[in-house]
Amino acid sequence: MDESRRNILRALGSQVKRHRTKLGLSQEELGFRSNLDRTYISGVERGVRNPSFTALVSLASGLGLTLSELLDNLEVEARNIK
Amino acid sequence: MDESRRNILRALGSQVKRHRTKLGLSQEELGFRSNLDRTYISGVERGVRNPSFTALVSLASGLGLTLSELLDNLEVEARNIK
DNA sequence: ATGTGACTTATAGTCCGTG
DNA sequence: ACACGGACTATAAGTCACA
Repeated sequence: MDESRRNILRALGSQVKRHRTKLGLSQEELGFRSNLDRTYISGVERGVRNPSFTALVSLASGLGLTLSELLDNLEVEARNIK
Repeated sequence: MDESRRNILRALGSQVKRHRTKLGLSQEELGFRSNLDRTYISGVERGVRNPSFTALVSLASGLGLTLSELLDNLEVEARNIK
């Protein structure tokens, strides 16, 4: 059962999206800031991509966050997703 | 210049190793707990692997940590590595 | 108990587009 | 501005034998 895999990926995606929209950034703008393709950002936010550690670093940096800030509360969120 | 890539991967590796040894675990034992091959753990600790988000989740879980705990202070460490 | 090289299969990540 | 897909190349996953 790697339903749990999708759940945690979705939790990550919603965190990214939450932080991005809070900053008023488009996916394109975040892509630019983090040096990642816009379609890739889209995939991460939808939980269909499993970013590498370095991609996470880029994302956090594009959002002006530390990694632990970006990933904080993640397991909680993952648990709340059915 | 992706010297910085290797630096952050090494910083991650040293975090993993630090937490692992603090628990008195061998790489083999951590591998068992996190469902990852022992040689894979070795690669992560040496900074020659760039684990995916889900692999990081497995690692953190094997260490009994949350992701943000595992990744806390990472950027600081990365900066301290030349 | 760990480091390392080599290897195959899976997927990360990009680039092109469509609605 | 975003979801989603196809096709592609680069690299991660995952494992092994051996030092």
